[in-house]
Amino acid sequence: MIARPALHHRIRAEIESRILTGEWPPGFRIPVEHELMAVYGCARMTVNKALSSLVAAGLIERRRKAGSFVRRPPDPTALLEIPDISAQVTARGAEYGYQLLDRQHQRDAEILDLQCRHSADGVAFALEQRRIMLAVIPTALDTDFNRQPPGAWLLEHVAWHEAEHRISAKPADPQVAATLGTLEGHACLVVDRRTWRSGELITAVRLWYPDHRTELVARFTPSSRD
Amino acid sequence: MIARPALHHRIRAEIESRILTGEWPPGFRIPVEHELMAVYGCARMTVNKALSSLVAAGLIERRRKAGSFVRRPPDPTALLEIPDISAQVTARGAEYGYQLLDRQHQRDAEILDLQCRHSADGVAFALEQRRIMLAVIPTALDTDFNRQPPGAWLLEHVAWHEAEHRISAKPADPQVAATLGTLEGHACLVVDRRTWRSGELITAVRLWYPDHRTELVARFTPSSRD
DNA sequence: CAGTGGTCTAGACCACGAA
DNA sequence: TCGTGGTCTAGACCACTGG
Repeated sequence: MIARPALHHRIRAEIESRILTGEWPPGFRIPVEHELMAVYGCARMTVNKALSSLVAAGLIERRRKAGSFVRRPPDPTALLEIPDISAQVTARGAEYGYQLLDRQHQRDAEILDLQCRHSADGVAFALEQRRIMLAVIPTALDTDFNRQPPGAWLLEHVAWHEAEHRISAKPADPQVAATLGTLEGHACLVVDRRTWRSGELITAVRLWYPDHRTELVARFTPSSRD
Repeated sequence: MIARPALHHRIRAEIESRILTGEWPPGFRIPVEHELMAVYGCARMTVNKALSSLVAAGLIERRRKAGSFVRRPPDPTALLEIPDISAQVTARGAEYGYQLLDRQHQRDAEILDLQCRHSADGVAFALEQRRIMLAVIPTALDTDFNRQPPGAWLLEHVAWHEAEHRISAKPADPQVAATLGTLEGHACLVVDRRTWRSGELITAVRLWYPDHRTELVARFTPSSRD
């Protein structure tokens, strides 16, 4: 026995269904709020809530006097989950291993540079080249990164932030190849991430994934969350 | 002179600011709706609208009787823009070129297989290995893909859909290397995309990007769209 | 000008779940 | 139990903009 879903959810679902099946194609003018009120026998606020959520999801656009219209699909946008490396490893049923390879403190520039090796069942899984701006996160200098990876530490010490990811494929250079135990030129998935808080750069990291089976998974979402 | 923003936008912005700056850390219980009504001197629906949008953005969670709480940052999720290939090329200021390399119609399985070459200023930019399920999109069989890339054609003929992307790095196999004019084993960025409509597989495509400068860019969004 | 959406009010009842 | 959020109503005024 399923509980009765909220009416505005039902209204939204029915309209969304008509859009996704193509019954209401891009450019189609959907009924005005007054008509939907009559159809569902409810108040205007209720249909408005349904339509507002469709706007937030990018499925329709609304113009005063003109009405509400099904949008042309915008450039496809996908939600890319970026799990912590230890989570990526354990998700494969392997045992996670971590090792700090190098630590350089550049006093002049207030920068901490780290190199770390992440492994799955003892096999190299990723090489992390990390830079932390000490002017923003001074406590990083007194943290023992032999014990915990900087990524996990930063996740706890810098809650909300902005970030940009750049994903590319690059051949392993000699140093990377040596560290990861692969051949020079080996195809690696490279993820560059820069993280800001309030517009100020906190940290930048480059992750090298040598395993061709490593995949980043993103799902397309016409109607993401809500 | 800026028009007065809606009150529920102002409420949301002020709360969001307190969360992003850390003034209200994860787990913090934010004022209940009644208190916010008093603070802003407005009706409950208005603060409710602001709080609802914060829920949709993933910044807070709400529990009956307990209250509303700042969420711990979930697994980082980034919005990945996936532009059409011709858009990727022209965005670099290069001239886009397209060529259909191969076309195989497997009558038994109702499948159309295509191989295409996308170029930027005449240089190979991507190899596309495309499979289209004719049972869902029969008109694809009568379409001349010598003139337009299947990706662009499908975008217009299959408006809204679900999709899953898998991004990895792979060495060019002999056939890919020959087509793209690179060396075998060359590190390529590989994007696999499967597309469904109403749960039915429409098309699957593998894109090989040989250029190490090719990057997919994703930006992290605590509060994505609204 | 008038149709439409954007916003807001001042209530209401109900469901959930922590105490 | 009862505080809290979830939902909904039946109005209202205003801003924008297409005809």
